[in-house]
Amino acid sequence: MESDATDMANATENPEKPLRTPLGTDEDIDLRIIELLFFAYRDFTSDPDEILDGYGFGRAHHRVLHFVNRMPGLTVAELLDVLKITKQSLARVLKQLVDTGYIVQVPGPQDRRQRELYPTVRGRQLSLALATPQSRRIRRALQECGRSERAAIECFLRAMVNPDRRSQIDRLPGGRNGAGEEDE
Amino acid sequence: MESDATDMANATENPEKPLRTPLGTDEDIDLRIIELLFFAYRDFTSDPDEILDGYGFGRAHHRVLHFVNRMPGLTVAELLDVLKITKQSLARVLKQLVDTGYIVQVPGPQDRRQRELYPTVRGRQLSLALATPQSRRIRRALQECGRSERAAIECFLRAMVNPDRRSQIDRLPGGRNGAGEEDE
DNA sequence: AAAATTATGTCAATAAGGCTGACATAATTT
DNA sequence: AAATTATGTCAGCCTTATTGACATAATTTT
Repeated sequence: MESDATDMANATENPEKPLRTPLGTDEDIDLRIIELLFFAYRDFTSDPDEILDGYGFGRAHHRVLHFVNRMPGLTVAELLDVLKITKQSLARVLKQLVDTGYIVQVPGPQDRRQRELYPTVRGRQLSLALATPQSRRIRRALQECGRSERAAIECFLRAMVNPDRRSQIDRLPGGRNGAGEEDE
Repeated sequence: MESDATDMANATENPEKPLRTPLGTDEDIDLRIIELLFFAYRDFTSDPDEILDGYGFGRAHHRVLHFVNRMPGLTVAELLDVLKITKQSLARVLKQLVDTGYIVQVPGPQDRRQRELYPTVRGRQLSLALATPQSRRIRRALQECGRSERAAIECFLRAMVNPDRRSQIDRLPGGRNGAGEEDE
């Protein structure tokens, strides 16, 4: 009988009083999708996490390896911009990947201060091994919901990204106007 | 002219050789959605992260607070199962939330070993404040892509979750067969 | 040519958030 | 009475991130 709306009003009475009504009963908040995103992303990342364990790597290594494979030749500064982390955070992870032969650094041809980052064959293979179970999970999910819904799902996920970052994503090969599939 | 397929075959020659072809050129992997999920989730979590900073809390606090608000009265063990973390990890975060008056612990009525977790008014308000910008981001994304696509997006995200966890999510208020919106 | 800026690397300290293992307590079940 | 269960706590460790400071080399500006 006593709703949490009532409880909230009574806050001054006893602020320690436990609220027994679940959040989402009175409010107009999209908790369903908030939670789906949380669980979906957690399980989505668990696939590569298991593989990485076997190499002594973590998620940070995965992200670096992924974008170096997707944008071969990108500089350290560009990678920092994509990942939005600090160079000190990147340093350790990148060093490990270079030392173990997954990534090579090549001095920039114009500006020799820059280090262009490329995957080695080893790095390409690991990147592929990490992406494969994730892609499989996505394929199954699309099958379950109808492959025709792909565009809607892409649109939604893209629209969830901060607007100023969207073009960056679209430029990756396979993105909407990305360089990569021209006929030479 | 020289593709990475060629390079890969030449691996024995020079394993350090940088691959200049982006991943996704030859492979049948859904890199587009993999990357969209990464960027979407990152920006999605950045909204509450900023608010949390002001309270001296982190993402761990957010998750605990969220599920206590969504499932008031859940026990510590149930919360651990939802979050899939260890009790030692939970302990510190939960203690802080209890000590600062966002969550209260109530001994279980049947089994007094259990601690039922409830939000206080303070905890409810913070939870709402954290969910609001996330919900706003989702609403905008749905508007951009057509609100009619909501079902497809929900279906996809749900299908990305490990099958054995899906029913758990559906049971939350607002889920597909969840208790919460009956007519009393 | 000298000075300023830029790209990168590195050292040191700090913090959040997770982990494992071990042990304690109280309450319940066997 | 003994075993199990739910929770809490201590201690130590790991990964990933942070900030600040400083070093080096290469480029750009003056």
